[in-house]
Amino acid sequence: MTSMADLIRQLLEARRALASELDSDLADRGFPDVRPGHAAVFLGVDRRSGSRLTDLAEHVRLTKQGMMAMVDDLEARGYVRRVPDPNDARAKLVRLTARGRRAAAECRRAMQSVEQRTRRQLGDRRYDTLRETLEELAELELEAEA
Amino acid sequence: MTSMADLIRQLLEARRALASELDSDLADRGFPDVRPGHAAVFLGVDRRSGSRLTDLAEHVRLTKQGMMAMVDDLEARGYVRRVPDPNDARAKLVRLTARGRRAAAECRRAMQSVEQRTRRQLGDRRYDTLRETLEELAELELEAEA
DNA sequence: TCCGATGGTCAACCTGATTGACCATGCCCG
DNA sequence: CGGGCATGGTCAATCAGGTTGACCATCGGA
Repeated sequence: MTSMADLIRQLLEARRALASELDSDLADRGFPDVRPGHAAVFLGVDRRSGSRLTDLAEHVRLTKQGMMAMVDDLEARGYVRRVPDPNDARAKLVRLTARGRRAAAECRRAMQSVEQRTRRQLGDRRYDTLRETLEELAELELEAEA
Repeated sequence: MTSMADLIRQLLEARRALASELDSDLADRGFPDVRPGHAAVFLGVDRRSGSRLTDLAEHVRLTKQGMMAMVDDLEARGYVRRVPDPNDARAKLVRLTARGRRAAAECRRAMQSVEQRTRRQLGDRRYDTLRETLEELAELELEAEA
């Protein structure tokens, strides 16, 4: 009855559920246009000096083109801006705007809030086990690819 | 360090890892064009009389339009065909072709194989806990939506 | 017999990615 | 010093796997 297909679907559903929790939490905090995917960018950007696109992409395991799209989006919405990197004329630094800093802060809070709710629902032990298991799953299967 | 964003990403990665395992397993069994998503359809179709699109969609928690696309695809590849439902002129029944039955059988085997490998990697206890936890996660968060 | 519910379909769109091609700049090595 | 590969960013096209909305024919109960 419960097959691999279900497991795969469950993973998707769990992800969607958490993402949409995060999304609505963020909306409640006054940032309805910040999407769960953006969160990782906010968290990855160096607060002082800004971060390079490529580094950001690597950090969240995304292609640089994918990160480009995110940053384009965030820039259009006024959360970040790109400034030339003084140390490397090829590079640009992605920096948070004032608004971006506010959003990033709320984002961190929203994530903590969702995490806490999830921990409460599942219990600490199961929550930790889940994270551990998922990590192992992704790693081991990733090896299998190679 | 490990935040909600990571958990969400891990869910995605684990899903991708399993799906691609299934995919390559299926390819090895001679059905390279059967995608993991198709598996659920194969498993859902009633072997005797065929199944309605709507029922199939519901079964895998997909919109009927989404299922339509799957079935269109599978039909174009010769795995299923649509026949009119003798009991309801509105409805059509999705039935497996001979080729579809072969693919479905391999599909079941592939899923078992991936499941067994995963169980071995994780250990039975953690595997079962994972499934349980995911189910709970999806359910509880789903309630929160409403 | 009428009318709302149901089954299937078309079309448009979205998210979150991917690969491939490019170009400017950086930097090591001979 | 110069040549050439590596790196950072960008554009474009494409994909998977969905979504919502609008429609129409048929069904079936009041």
